[in-house]
Amino acid sequence: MTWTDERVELLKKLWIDGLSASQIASELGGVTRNAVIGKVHRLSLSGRAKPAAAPTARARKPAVATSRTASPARGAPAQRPLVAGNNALKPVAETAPEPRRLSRPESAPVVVPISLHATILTLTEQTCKWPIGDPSTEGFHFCGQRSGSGIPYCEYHSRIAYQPVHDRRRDRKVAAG
DNA sequence: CCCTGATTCGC
DNA sequence: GCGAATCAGG
Repeated sequence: MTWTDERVELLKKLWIDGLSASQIASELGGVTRNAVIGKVHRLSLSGRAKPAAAPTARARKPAVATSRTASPARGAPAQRPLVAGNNALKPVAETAPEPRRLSRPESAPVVVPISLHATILTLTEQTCKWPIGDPSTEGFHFCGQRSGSGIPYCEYHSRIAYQPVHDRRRDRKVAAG
């Protein structure tokens, strides 16, 4: 994939909006989060909502003299946080509404996962995307429990989502008889 | 483990 | 310029 103007613009938008690199990567498609981060740095967009970032010495240090650390001339001390007006777009932590439980499982031996109040900003490929609440209201969020790799829901919500039909046969013994 | 961003450097 | 590999941290 190439960084077309459109993709760069979308990258900028999403980054400023506060999405993580991995989420932006999946949104764009065809790139990894590393690519996104690399691009973000090249665009000098890095320090988003960090007003006073302490210069934590995070310079990569060679553990045992690897072949990668060969050019000390690369060390660029110039590190300026050129963000100033992003506060308006900074995601504000909304007052968390009381976490709601889902409708009581009839007889599931599984513990109902308490909602982690995952938002669209915290969902990843491995977090349960079971919607909780009304998407049109403020308290809407997602389950957020860990789900299996590639599985959109946690164990509990997978049972609901993929409820087998044959389970319903049990009801018919009365209705049909 | 899962995740986050930061950095380096071969390509 | 690009991004995988790597690092450092939560």
